[in-house]
Amino acid sequence: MQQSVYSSPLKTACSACNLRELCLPIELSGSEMTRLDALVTRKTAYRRGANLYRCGEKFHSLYAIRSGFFKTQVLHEDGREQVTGFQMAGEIIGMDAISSDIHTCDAVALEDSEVCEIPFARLEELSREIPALQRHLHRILSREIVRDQGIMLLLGSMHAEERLAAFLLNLSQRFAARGYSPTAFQLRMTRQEIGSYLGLKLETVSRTLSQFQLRGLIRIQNKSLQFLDIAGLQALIKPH
Amino acid sequence: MQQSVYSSPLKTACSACNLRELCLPIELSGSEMTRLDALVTRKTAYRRGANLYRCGEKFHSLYAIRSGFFKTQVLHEDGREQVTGFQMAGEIIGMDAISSDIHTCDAVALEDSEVCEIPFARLEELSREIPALQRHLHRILSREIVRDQGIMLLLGSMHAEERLAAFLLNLSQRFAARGYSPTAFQLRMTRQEIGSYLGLKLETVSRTLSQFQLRGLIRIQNKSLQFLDIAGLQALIKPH
DNA sequence: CCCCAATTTTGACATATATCAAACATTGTG
DNA sequence: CACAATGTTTGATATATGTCAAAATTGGGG
Repeated sequence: MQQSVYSSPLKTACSACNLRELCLPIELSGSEMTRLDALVTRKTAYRRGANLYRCGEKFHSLYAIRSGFFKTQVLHEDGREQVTGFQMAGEIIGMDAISSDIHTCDAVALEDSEVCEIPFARLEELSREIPALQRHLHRILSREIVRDQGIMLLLGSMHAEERLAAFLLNLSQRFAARGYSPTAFQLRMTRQEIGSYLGLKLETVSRTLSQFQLRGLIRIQNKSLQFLDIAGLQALIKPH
Repeated sequence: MQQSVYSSPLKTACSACNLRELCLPIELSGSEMTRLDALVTRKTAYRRGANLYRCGEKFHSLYAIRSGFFKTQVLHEDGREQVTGFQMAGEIIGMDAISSDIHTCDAVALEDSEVCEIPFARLEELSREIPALQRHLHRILSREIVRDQGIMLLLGSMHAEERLAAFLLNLSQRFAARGYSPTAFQLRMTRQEIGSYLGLKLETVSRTLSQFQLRGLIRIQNKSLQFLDIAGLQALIKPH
């Protein structure tokens, strides 16, 4: 488990960020953007395996992922892990900690990554003064609630095949939204992590992916994934 | 499916509400409380079976449950329902709709209930002026995220027995927090609704509850539930 | 560059939960 | 008050996924 964290002296400018549309500063005027820029204090890099934060730590900041890929997980006392999400560039992470001022999960980089730190107290201050920012913060918090309820639905009422199909299509969409190919990319997580996220054992994940390949829906070799029949995958999710 | 909704002319006063500690106005000064009072416009009653809101409707307000019991659910095209939560007095409902301005689920009264309507645009306004209110709103949104992640954990990694035990203990705690007996109460929902919420079939719910009774953990007759061995139930949740 | 540790795949078998079915209980309503 | 609709329990059986195990593959570090 790497811990190395190195800080970049470069000032992060939201106004110049190519993730601006996905992230926090959406719909702000020029001067409002400048004030947000002043608040996002650091851009920090994390090596693969490094923790962005840990369960139990004091909450200070939200983090906007600038580049890379994270997972969030809850570790049980006995070592079992439950992955609660995979986060990619442009997404905001750490919102679960607002309610208690303590982080309720671990966030771990799945590849070398960079994040912008957003001190939450100052974000609250600024969002009192900039209604568009306030509104956007509320939307982001609510979007997280909607996302979680989607996963509840998946875990509560879908079969292994449907869960995997939904998972792959979700990743595809998110890569597409970031300008990457939606039909071919590298999985950043292990079968075990996928399984934990989807409430399945790693063997079931592996078998189901093999099945998909056999049926000509995808091509998967280890972590490289290619979609061959998106419509076919979508059809799997429809109520059986 | 009842639809009858009758409005009470009585002004709801947050400052006089016995749920104040559980609900929105926590930690406000007297004058701040008065301004919140002015915002919570109506107190409305819903008969059992009535919808507080429906999936697809335009979002205007959050609702604070004054008395009674609700469920939230997503209806699939084919008629399958997935229950996403059970809400009781003092809890705030409707937060999933903030992100898109459209309600993403149905909220249905499971018994005759009363709610306070909180127009969200005005709540945003007021929370820009009252930091304590802003902070509390953020905590409530975040608490919902944490709650959902707890359910993800339950659905993703627990067996039927553990899910039921966790569910019953959660209800017990919430009744206790409202001054009701934590060891004996009426279930407001059907086995089918419990099953939907927990990702189980109603038969499994019924069988597992019968099991619990056989082992002397609870006494259950239809909807009346009595806890006989809370420690025993808690032991069931611990990682096996 | 090679080797060790971690990850993935696949098979055989076990088991928890779903499915189907029937009897029974409860509730609300005319 | 009775009856129809709805909800609950229980049994027999089916099935999806988990468990255990072994071999194959991959990738990072010395």
